[in-house]
This record gives sequence, C-alpha cells and structure tokens, in this order.
Amino acid sequence: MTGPSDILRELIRDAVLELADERGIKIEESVEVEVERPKREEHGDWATNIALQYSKVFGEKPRDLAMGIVNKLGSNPYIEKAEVAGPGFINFTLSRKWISELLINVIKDGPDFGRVNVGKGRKVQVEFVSANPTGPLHVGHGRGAAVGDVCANILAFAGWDVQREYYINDAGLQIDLLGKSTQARYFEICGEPGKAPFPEDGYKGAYIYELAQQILDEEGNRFLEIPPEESLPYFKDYACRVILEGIKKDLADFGVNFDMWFSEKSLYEGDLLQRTLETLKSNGYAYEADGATWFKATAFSDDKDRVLIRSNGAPTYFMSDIMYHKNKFDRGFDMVIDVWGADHHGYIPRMKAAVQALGRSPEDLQVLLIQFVNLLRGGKQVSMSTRSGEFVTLREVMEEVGVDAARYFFVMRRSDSHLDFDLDLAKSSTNENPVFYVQYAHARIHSIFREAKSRGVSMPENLESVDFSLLSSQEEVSLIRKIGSFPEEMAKAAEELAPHRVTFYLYDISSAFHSFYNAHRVLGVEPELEKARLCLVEACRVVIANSLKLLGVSAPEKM
RNA sequence: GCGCUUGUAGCUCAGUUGGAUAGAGCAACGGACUUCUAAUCCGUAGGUCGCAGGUUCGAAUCCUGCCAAGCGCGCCA
Repeated sequence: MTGPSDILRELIRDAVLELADERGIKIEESVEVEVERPKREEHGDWATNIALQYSKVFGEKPRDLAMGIVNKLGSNPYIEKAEVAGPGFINFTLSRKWISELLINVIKDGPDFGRVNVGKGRKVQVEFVSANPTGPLHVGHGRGAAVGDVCANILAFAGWDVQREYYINDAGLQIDLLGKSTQARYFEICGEPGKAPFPEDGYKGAYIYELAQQILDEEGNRFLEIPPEESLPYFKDYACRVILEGIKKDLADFGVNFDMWFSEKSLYEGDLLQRTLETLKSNGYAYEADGATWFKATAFSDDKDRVLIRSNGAPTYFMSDIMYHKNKFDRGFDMVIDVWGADHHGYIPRMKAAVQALGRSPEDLQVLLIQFVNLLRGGKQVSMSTRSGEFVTLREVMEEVGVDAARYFFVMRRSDSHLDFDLDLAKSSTNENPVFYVQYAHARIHSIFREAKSRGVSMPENLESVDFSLLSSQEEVSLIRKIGSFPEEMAKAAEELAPHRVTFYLYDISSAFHSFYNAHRVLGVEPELEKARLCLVEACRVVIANSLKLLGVSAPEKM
C-alpha cells in the first residue's frame, strides 16, 4: 500500500541523493529512510531522523544538513510543511488534501478500512487452546483462546489466509487416567468401590462424578458384571467425548470457532511415523543407539540428544509433536503458530530444531507463550489448584463478567506477561473499566446520529464537497491522526503477533474521541462545520467498530 | 549447575529493529453538565526506566557483569 509514509520516504530519499550529488559526496542509492510518528503532537504527523544519521557522511552538523534536505524537498500536495526541529529532526505536517482523502476512504471502506496486505495471501495456521480433553477449560485456557482467536483475526485482516486448529490429545496416559478415574467413581456410586480403586493421580474434580452418574443413568449398573479391564475403553471414550463436547460448547459460546479439530490418534493411522523418521534420518538428524532412536538435538546447540522412539518401541511425546508439525507443513502452511502455556517455554528451542531438521526455516514456526492468569476478587487472589480439582472454569468467568469483558481482559496485556484479571473490575460499569470506556465511545457516536436523525440531519451525500479544513482544533487534529494510524497499528499487531496492541489502540482512539466530544458539539453548529464533524465521528465510529470486531467484542449502539 | 522470561510512577502496565522533555489508567488532590449519553472531560502531583560499567552525536532500548522474581532442563505427557 502507498500511504503518506511511503510517499515521504521516497521524497526524502530523492532529496538526500540530489544533495549528495551536488556536493560530490558518494552515498548508496538505497538510502534507508526511516519515518516515524512523533510522540508529541506539536511535532506534526511524521518525522525523520535522516539528517542525524547522515551528518557524518556529509560532514555537516545535523541541523544544517536537515535544512539542506528540506530545501531540496520537492513540493507535494500531501505535505503542508516540513520543518527542522530539535537536534536535527525534520517534522512533516500533512495537508488538508490528505485529511479529506483519509476520512472519505474510511467512510467508504467501512468494515474493510485498515486491511493491509502484508500477508499477501500466504497460508498460516494458528493452533491454540489444545487442552487435554480431561476436564473443563479453566481461565488459563480462556486466555489462550482469546489470544489465539484475536491473533487469527488480526492476521486475516492483514491479508493472511488463516486456519484455526485445535489439537486433541486423545492418545496417551492422560486419557487412560481419565477413563480410570471415571470408572472408579462409577463403581463408587454403585456402592462397590473395591472393584476398581481410584488412581493415585486421578482426576478429582466433581465433574468426574457427574460423568459417572450420567453413565449410570444411561447404561445402568451392567458394568458391575464384567471385569474392569473390559469396560475401561467404554469409560475412556465416553468421558473423552462428553468432555470434548463441553469444551466445544464453551469455546463456541466464547466466540471462538475452529476450522479443524485435529486428533492426536490420527497421527498414527497412516505411515506418518515412518515417513517422519525417514525424513529425519535422511537429513542426518536421527540415529539408533542403546536400542532407542534419537534426535540429534546437539546439532542445534541443545546440551544433549533427545529420544524419539523408546527402547520399548513406544514413540515419545516429542516424536508425536514432530510428526504433527511435519503434517502441518505438509498441509501447505507457510507459517505455523503454536500458542502454548508459558511453562512450556523450554520446549521451544527443541521444537524449532525439529522444524529445521524437517528442512524448514525455524522462522516458519512461531510460538506464542501465554503467561498465567491471576484472578482477583475483592482485591484478593482467587486460589486455584488443578491438582485438587479446584479451579475456576472459563464458563464461570464468562457467566460472571460476560464474554465481551472476558475477551478484552484476556488480551489487554502482552501475552507473555502475567495477567491480573480483576473480576470485580471486569463486571463494573464505571470509568475504571476499559471495556465500557471504549464501548461507550461507540455508543455515544450512535447517539449523535440518532439525535441527528430526529433533527432531520444526515451524513452529507457528496463527501468530496465537504470542507474538512474546518476540522482544525487540537482535539480534531488528534482524532484524525489517530484514525489515520489505524492501518499501520494493525499491521504492527499482525507482524508482532501482539493482540494487546489492539486494546491499547482502542483505548487511545476512544480517549481522543471523548476529548473531542467534551470540547465540541457536532450538531447545531454552522452547517458546513456540522457536515465535516459528522464525517469525522462517522470515521471514528468505523475504526472503533473495526477494532472491536478484531477483538471479538461487541460494538453496542446504545448503553 | 545450565538455559529462558521478567524487573519502568504508590498499584496495574505501554513504550524495547537506538532518537526530541520516558507515556497511559487506577489510587490522591482541584475543577467542568440548562446542550449530541458525566459510564465523560480538563488540570495538579507522582520517575536515579533493578544496580554498575561499556558502545556513540544520542541508551529504558544494544553489549558485559551483578542483584531480585518466576519458569524450564526425563527413554514423563
């Protein structure tokens, strides 16, 4: 896309080259011009530090060089002025032409405003939540769900072809343990607890009793008649299926929908295991020793090699993961994103090594770490312990604070830093709650249009005829700049896989709107000014609505 | 022992491909509604960016060392 920053970059580059040529100074054709948005309002719309970087090459003081560059700048309809400031920055202020084009574009593009094609249609898979189907989702999974989902939204908005996937760990010991736990509770309810003892590390949550009771209701006590080993598969399948259904329901109600539910079991149905091992061996990263098959992790600066196939013939979890990732890449994804709990961070180098061993770049796998959530109620930490089965479920949080607040809170911090989730705050409808703050801004704009309608005023039909130069107050200029930065902010969020940027952006633009709203009236002012302001708040509404959409948070018209 | 992450205002956090006077919110204090929603706004106050060196025109940002917190290092999953 060609935005003002690209135009500026080119203009500045030409000026620098011309100046260098004139002075007989040799510099590279590919001058790297950096333009950035200044932190301070009075420094204009864009700034460059080019004169500071090149002052040595030119043998001139930065300020003098900056002056020279400014004098060489060709005129451009989008630039109102360029001035030298501070130690040698060049600050640019954009013209009215730019402002009116911006606002007209926002209004015309509506829900599509801000789409940038940095993904260029490449395929990316976001795999997230992927909780073992051994119990209901808890708050930690909720954060992973929100972060993964919003990331997927942002990537799609930035031009990637996105697929959402949930990896079901339906093989292995945990499912075994789940089956045994359910079975033991079943016998316990039947009054024969001796038939199968509750496993030492079994799942102790109350939901296991509920599962056992359901089985008893549906099947009666017929399992008392047969040996526990024979009925175990039934308990495993039943428990796993019902819990997974619950998880799917929770996620759907949370606004998270997956394109693919991928079963771990299915990895072993074909010859993937053999093919993966062959790939690794032919690339020189797998070998046999001590009766086991090893991964040559030391080739990737791990401190020792890792087992793939145990001497008893069973593949390790690491092997499963390698197979799974080979499968992902074989499905044609250009990039694969795994969303993991932060306690798995030590596993990243190994997984990246495996990706390289499969012949891919380590950059093709991105891992997003989700730090723990610290729930607060009444200013005190809500104690949680998975072991004892005492944890707060995602459903409880959703029901207590609502989906909007829950999603917003889960993504409002960098995902790799601890999150304090204040339940009371999320529920409150006061100025302390950021969710209400941003939703309120949206509702207020709708309220303006409702009032406008009752006065018989509506948006101007011919946007080109609106005089946007009337929007010249400090509040209006700030708001326009904020609206203009939406595409690049979203592009940044996509590039950094940083959903929290969206919440910060939303807060900023809402704040700019509220300031504007308190300082100026939209309706009842001069007709020309009223037209321009209606366009301004409509553009603002579009951008707020688009941001909320990315977060999966509703944009209420009335509050 | 090795490794990863974090350390910014009283609290919760942005900012980290080096840039101008380090920014928000909450809490504190003082103000603003006869008007399109006061669920809002405006102002005041609050900082040796963990500590110490280094690199340079310039460091919260890069390098080294140290301190503190959390986590990870299995032929477990």
